[in-house]
Amino acid sequence: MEQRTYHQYCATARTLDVVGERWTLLLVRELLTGPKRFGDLQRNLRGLGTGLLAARLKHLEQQGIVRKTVLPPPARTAAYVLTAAGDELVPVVLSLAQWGMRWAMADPRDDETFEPGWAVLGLKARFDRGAATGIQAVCEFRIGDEVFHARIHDCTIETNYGPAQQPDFVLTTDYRTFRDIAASRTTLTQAVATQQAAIEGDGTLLRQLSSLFPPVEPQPRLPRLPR
Amino acid sequence: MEQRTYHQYCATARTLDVVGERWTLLLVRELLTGPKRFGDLQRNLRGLGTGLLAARLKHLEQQGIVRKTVLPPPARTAAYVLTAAGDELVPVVLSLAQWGMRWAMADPRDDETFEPGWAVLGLKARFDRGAATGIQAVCEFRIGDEVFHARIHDCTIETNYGPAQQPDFVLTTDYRTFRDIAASRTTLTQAVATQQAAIEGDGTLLRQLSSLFPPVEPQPRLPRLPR
DNA sequence: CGGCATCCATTTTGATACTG
DNA sequence: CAGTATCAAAATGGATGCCG
Repeated sequence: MEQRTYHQYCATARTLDVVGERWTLLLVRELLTGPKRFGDLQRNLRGLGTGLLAARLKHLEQQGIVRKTVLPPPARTAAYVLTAAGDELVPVVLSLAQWGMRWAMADPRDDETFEPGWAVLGLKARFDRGAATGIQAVCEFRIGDEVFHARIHDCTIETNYGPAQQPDFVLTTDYRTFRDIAASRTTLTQAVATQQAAIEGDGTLLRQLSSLFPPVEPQPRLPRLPR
Repeated sequence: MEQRTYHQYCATARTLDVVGERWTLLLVRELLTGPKRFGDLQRNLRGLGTGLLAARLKHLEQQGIVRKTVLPPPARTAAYVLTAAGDELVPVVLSLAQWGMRWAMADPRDDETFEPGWAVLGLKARFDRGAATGIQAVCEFRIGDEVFHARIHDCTIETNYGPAQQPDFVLTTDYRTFRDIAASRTTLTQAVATQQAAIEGDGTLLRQLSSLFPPVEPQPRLPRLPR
């Protein structure tokens, strides 16, 4: 069962040989926010069958991008984590997200699923390093029944699943509002004004956040409709 | 013929819906160095048949990423170019190349093809913005019978197919040597010393170039061989 | 040559049933 | 819940032929 490759001595092609197959980069995306169990992965990836998921995980393990571990107590179940090589795929996923934010996030469709973690990644893709010099903040996002946090430290941002220890800022909102904020379909300020979102903590940070995550101007990519 | 999508309202997934199919990002890679004709594309993409190539090009055209044009005289033949939306895929291709440089460029295999344009892209992926502040230079690369040039302007680099107007620096070498330089398997200095490469022009630039394109330390990704 | 349709063998995938 | 086994549908690759 020879694995299919492009047979090119090219860094781009070699990378695609490893992570270019269908679902693979989305699996990496899921693992960016921390360890996940088999079932968690499948739940967030509608259409990916158990067989293919198992095959992909095995492949990523063999390729040194994912490692299978046992979650710490009290969970104690098996889970998958990114290795160092996997972590370095962050720029790949973020650059895909950046392009998508600009060119492909026209209105959500009814047949599409949505997970708040994806929107957190979207925020991360919007993060403006330049505007963040000297700023230090820990934000917690409570979205429906899911919680994420972001740690802004000088010019970097780090996002993870779960609550923060000592958040400077807490945003509480619902799936739909957070989705729209992340996609620049509305602004945080606007959502707070209309009481679709609530914030606690450092009020001055609210203004700063708008500049740290500048809204993306979506561009029309298809001048004429395909007939 | 329903187009297959992930059905996720996620910037990463939406982008992969557009450019995630097999061959698609490699087609974009080919077009990054300028307009290409149907045959040129196929020549550089062994294994991609004419039918699939035509289908991919049509898809990219419909998606507003590629535009079909007529080359200026004297060529006058049809060719494909990236649109603005296509140009903005540069970070995607470069991030893939960056990861590959670090984790996947172990020695070339006999069954792999190689094109100097890919190595130029590799150099671009190695380019260190930080080290380039204030530097301005035009370099021409003559690799076998192909010519490329790079325009370094403050903190940016731009690479294109074809000769430069007034190069500050010209590197002449063969496919294999250029491949090895780009992949950090040797250095430009070393190649010049052993006469595998020749340089003309500003000699001080040679030293600077080494810092503009810091060698990538390839990391072993697979601790143990798959049994 | 550029571009595309057509036929066919092989892979990949999606979806579901099934097992520990 | 984690994963295997199975099978039908779709995508791919390779060859060929056609037409301007």
